[in-house]
Amino acid sequence: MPVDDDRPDLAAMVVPLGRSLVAAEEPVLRDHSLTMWGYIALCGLDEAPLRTQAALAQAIGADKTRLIGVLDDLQERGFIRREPDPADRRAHLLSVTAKGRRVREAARAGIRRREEELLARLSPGDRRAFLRALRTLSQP
Amino acid sequence: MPVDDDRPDLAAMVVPLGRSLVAAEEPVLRDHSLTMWGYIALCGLDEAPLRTQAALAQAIGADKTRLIGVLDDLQERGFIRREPDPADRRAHLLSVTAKGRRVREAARAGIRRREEELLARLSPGDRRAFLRALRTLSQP
DNA sequence: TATTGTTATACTCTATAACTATA
DNA sequence: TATAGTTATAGAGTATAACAATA
Repeated sequence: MPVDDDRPDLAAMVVPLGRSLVAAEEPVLRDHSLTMWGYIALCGLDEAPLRTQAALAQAIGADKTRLIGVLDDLQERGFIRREPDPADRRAHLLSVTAKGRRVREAARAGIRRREEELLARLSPGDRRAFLRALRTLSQP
Repeated sequence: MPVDDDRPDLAAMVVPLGRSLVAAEEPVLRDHSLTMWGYIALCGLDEAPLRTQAALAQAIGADKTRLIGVLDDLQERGFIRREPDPADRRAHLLSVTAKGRRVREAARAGIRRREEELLARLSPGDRRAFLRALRTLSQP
């Protein structure tokens, strides 16, 4: 039962928090010459290679047309490979290079450091519960 | 110390959550013929009347030029009053009308019901901690 | 005919600059 | 001259439509 009714709407708290988190990431990404979408794409290629660009676009919540320039840039700089699928030459197999993995992890580490400063404002218990709740609520 | 390092970046969880919260609000607001910015403005006029439109814009994180059409609409529909300040006739004193308060509370109630569905996925303890943490982190 | 990637175009939202009226 | 509000314009980011290559 809601005991906590005297508070702003969730969106009124979550959206500004998201904005400030994005703002905190931006200088870190700039230090590694990554755009936000470039970093998100690298994170989306975290594990196994993806079979199509459209699959990546959907996975990271981007438009497939918007992704193209992002991938062009990542490829030019040697962060990803875009190989035509021998089985279906329309599709492009996407994978991260070692160099791409390095820059992604370096950026991620910097971002984590910034996040620590924020999370330090929470008690250890609230911090754990907050992260647990976030993971629950952010997946559809 | 971070025990929770195997997780997406905070922004990668918070921003999508914010988007889904906004998406959940939209049908409720439409039911009350409110735009998101209209609702946000009504919420910003929660308590005491504000002395200027620029003050409201800053309070809700909006551009003052963007607020004008929003306030025009709210005033036309009798949700707010915009009275020239007798002490400084450049400024407009802003306040909510009873009608505006009613529509805001009705919308708020609908939004809270939607939020309940989401928060129900959390344990009571995590829910309390999540809201406490959100309030801490969303204020600068 | 349908789908992948691509390009070109249009649209939405937001910010910047310029104007008026008061001070 | 400086400020509150307003208007008009320009910009960034995003989505839609149309196209070439392949299936």
